[in-house]
Amino acid sequence: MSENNHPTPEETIDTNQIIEERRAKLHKLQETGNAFPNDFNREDLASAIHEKYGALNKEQLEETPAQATVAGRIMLKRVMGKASFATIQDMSGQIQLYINNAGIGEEEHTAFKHWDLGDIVGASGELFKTKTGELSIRVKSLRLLTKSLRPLPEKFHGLTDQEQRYRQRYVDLIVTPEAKKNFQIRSKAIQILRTFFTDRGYLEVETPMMQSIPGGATARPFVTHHNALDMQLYLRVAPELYLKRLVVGGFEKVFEINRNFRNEGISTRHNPEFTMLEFYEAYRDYKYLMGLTENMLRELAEACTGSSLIEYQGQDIDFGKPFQRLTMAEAIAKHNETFSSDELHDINFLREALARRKVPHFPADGIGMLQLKLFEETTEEKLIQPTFIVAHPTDVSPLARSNDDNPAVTDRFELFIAGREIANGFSELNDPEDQSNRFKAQAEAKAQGDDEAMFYDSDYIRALEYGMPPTAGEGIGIDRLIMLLTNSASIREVILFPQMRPE
RNA sequence: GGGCGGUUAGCUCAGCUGGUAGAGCAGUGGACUUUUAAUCCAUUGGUCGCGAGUUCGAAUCUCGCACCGCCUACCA
Repeated sequence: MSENNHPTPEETIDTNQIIEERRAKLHKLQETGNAFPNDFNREDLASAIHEKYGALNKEQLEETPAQATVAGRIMLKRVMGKASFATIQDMSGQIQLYINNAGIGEEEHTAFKHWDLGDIVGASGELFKTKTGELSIRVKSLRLLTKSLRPLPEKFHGLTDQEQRYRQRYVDLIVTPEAKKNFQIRSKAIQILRTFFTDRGYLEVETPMMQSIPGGATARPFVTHHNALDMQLYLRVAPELYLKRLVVGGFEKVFEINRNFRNEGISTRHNPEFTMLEFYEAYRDYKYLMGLTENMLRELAEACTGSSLIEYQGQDIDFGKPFQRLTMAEAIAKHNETFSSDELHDINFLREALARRKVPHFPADGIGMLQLKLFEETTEEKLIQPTFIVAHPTDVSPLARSNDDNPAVTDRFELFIAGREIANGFSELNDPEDQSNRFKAQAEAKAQGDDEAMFYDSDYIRALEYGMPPTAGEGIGIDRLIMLLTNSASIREVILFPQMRPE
């Protein structure tokens, strides 16, 4: 393979006897006419036919025969001499074809017998029910629309090799109904979210993915280069700072559903590019967002799964009940009997507890930071039911507004479900001088080697100096949310083309 | 990044303590007019991930490499 990961054509050709035989069939078709016709008009979808006629009995269908014109891929084929059955699949589902000499003539039927699983055909005829009651089409005309050269995976077991499922998603989608279903749910969920916000007067926007100063999250960015401007650009790690510029500009309710890029490892919960929903609303605070988030997720679960009670990897998760709201200390005490509330507010106790668990911490860490570390170590994974954790230390929340009563913490929450962070929201910091100081602290951390720390963004400060109204904002990782809704253990089950090493 | 496991026909998988590779599906030929993973008969198909080593002999043992999966770390 060449150094830039681009295989030469020779390297990509893999072939075998089956492919060669199919290629020969294709060439034979090309001798007698156009092997790739483009003039077939599909009129009916498999699922619509089942919905409309599935309930009728054999006799009812015989009395008033309904016509259907369908197209799809041959998934199963059963040839019995003078009669044949084929199951074809379209975007909506499957329907059975009944093919015999009486319907399409002996010559056409013989041709059909040499077609292959995976070929794409168009058929029309009348609906009937077989003696076992399966709604089928008695085919009166049948055309081969696209010859398939490559054999499909085994018809019963399908594709079980996960690597191949991800690398050749097109094959996975053909033969794995659950995979298809997951992506249909994903599409529906995003559509519902979009409607949720537009119905509430939010404006959907798109902000830069290529940024000269990546901001809005503590994460390592991807770096790229613009030739004409001869400048370094970063793929965004978050849209946050641009969305808040828009709030300054007077778009008081905005949202964006789009890709973020973070230069981190790949795992069952991480893909380098992932989809993020972020939304901002002026004249609201983080408490309002918690209520909004509850409503959103409850509505989403019901629309996508039919119930506000979903099962995820063997655990029941209830979106129907009010979500708990706890501080970190409260959550730790609630889920760990060994800690009392008093102990969790004792800085020496916390240091000792972390040391016992070999969790790194520093003398400069305040009580909030120590609680956060203990929370992550002992409690996060136990938050199965939707739970808001509030009041994060200001040190780890450089864009969030400090709490009026205790500036060491922020007006912030994170939502945990099934032991994972699903949402992160806060009242936005709109004091330009405070924000400037927090950026400076981040920039300093970066200079000291923290490559996830933020850059100083002077244009963002300038925007805040024009005045950003009091605003609340939130981000939700869409892929992980879809994992919950589809009961997927891996993020790769909800990303069509997950990042893989070159073959 | 660290640990463990996997890689055999187009697909799903066997292959024992080393003796030169098998099944089912798919394909090909044949039988069969309502099948349901159709059935029955015959049959084609392999650089056993790649590269070294040990051995008379390696899919099998050893080492290295590649890719994938799972766990773990950072995060959303």
